[in-house]
Amino acid sequence: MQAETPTLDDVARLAGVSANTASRVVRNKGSIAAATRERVHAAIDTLGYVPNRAAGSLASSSSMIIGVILPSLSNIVFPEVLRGIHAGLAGTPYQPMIGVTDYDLGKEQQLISSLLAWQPAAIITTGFDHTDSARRMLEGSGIRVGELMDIDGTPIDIAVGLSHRMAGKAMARRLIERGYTKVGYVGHDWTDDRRANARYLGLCEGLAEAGHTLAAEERGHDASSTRAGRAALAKLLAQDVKLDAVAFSNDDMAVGGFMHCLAGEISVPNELALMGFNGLEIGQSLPKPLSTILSNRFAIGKTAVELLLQAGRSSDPQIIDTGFSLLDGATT
Amino acid sequence: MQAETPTLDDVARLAGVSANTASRVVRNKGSIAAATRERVHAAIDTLGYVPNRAAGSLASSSSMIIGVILPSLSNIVFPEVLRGIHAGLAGTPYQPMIGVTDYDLGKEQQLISSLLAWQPAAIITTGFDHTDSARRMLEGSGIRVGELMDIDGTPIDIAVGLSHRMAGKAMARRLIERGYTKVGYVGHDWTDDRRANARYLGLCEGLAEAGHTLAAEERGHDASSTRAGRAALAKLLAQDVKLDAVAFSNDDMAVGGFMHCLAGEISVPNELALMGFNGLEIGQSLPKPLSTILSNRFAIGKTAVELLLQAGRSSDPQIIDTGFSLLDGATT
DNA sequence: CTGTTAGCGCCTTCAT
DNA sequence: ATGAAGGCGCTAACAG
Repeated sequence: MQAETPTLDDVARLAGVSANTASRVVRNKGSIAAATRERVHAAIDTLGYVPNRAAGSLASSSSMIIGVILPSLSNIVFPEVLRGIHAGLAGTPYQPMIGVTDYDLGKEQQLISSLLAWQPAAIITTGFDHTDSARRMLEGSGIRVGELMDIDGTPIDIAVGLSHRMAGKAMARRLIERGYTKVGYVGHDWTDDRRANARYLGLCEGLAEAGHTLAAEERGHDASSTRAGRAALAKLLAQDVKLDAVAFSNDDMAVGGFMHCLAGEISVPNELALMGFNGLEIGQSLPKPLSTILSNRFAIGKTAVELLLQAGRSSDPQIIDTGFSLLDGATT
Repeated sequence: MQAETPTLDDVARLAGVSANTASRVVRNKGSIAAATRERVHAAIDTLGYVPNRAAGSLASSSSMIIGVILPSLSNIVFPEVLRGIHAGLAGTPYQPMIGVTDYDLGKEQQLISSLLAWQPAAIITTGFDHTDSARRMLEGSGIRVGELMDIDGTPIDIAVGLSHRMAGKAMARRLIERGYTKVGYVGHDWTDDRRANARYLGLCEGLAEAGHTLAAEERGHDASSTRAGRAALAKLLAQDVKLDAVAFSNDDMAVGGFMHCLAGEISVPNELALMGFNGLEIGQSLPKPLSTILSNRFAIGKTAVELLLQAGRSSDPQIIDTGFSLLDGATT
């Protein structure tokens, strides 16, 4: 169907140089006479040469692959991190290779192993929780490792994210400031989602600092979703504890809660204030924009990639706080 | 930090066989004595051997990579397709390598070129629109090619998706059935989104069959989003044409429209009926579930991968219709 | 059923 | 600034 794929030798021959020189031009490495460089580039163009990455990886024992391990794709947050990663990779020859763990550390370990088989330039994963074996593989690989989303822990190499405990605390402070004291909590199943748990703990801590405690809470057994949030708020209110505000584990849940209030004609925030976490677009498009905390997902992905590609692993771990900010909204 | 990564030779030596035999065991290829197989597996376990994919790819000029090219990650639809792809790949040694085009055919072409440099087992992309060069590369590569989302066209190898024209028609029929005759349209910028355009055309076609035409339309210049939908519906209604129903380019836009109605106290569907496309979770969690058409994104991804991995490219292209279904909802 | 022999296409090291 | 030689780890023939 198509002529033989041209190799570096073909390019070299056409340009009248050695394969080695052609390789140097392609990789932009070492010093090369301007004239030769041009001849090689011309040859590349006329032949339509594309380097064989497998050969390159084998010879250099390192590839232009960035291994990316995400806990989930159902939650819009991670595609947004992935967008950031893509943005950071734009214009570079690196390609992301993706795996999804479903919040399962065993799957993460397996993915790390398969990804390392490609000798990637870096591996990006989330959080600080890994199996011992996974941690050993990452440490021993010598490649750069990014642990995303969270910064409350000790990174293997670099961590990029925000303090979820602090974010939880900020939610509490905000509610207190606005005069709410009977605060309830609605969460999804966070047995495997440490960060939601951290926000919960921060929330409690923040309330405690003001001399309050959670008045009631309801935690579903499903993943976070609008539907789950709606159902869970209904359940929480059925507990018949007098509440003036509800903090949600995230925006998906909070939007669901808002829907419940709409359907049940509960006036927000007069009768009940709602607060989310993430700052998703959907929350800001509600008839009343959701009061929430903006996490910078895109920036997390982009920043991580940029740092990871900059240089080799340094002696001691590094933490990059991408922060968070309060979105005022109209639901508190 | 860690001992030399063990190679196939190490495994072979420990198992007392030749490297080739060890390779056969690893790849589960050719017939091997049960006893040898066990010995090799034992050696693999004790050494913690993981095959070097680059070497394998180079030697076999084909890799365990599936190139996946998506137009966008901002639209939840594509992460869901990706989820399907992952599901189809689960338990296989294949890994997806991802690229995002932002609906730019030039970027698609470039991505195809970089992905082919890895000699992937297959490439998955969307739609039938490609640059000539991109098409030639895909055809000439000889590898399997999946074109996803749409089936109204001629595939290079296989197409998996649904007829967006038919889906648009189904929207029209549904509205007509319910007695709506003054139908408006709200769309996002679909200069680069052929499928939204196809649904629009199908919608017009369906209305025409019943002797009607679009009463008014409003097309934004932004990508689809809840926010854009909200704004666009406001603009449409400001045109002051008497409407009894509005069809949206997709659910994101329709949810935004719903928000506008909530905020403006427009009763849905009494004063205005709303209809979306996609069947996203958020639409079904509204106080009134959105009337919409369910596209089977997950199935599209999963089916495509399964077919692509089954065998080599056959002589003539194949079309797989994953269909769509009406979600009744309460907004029509 | 298993072993032997050659590369795959590129990069690294060492010369020049 | 460029070239020559060797090998990365694996798999594809071919033998036997």
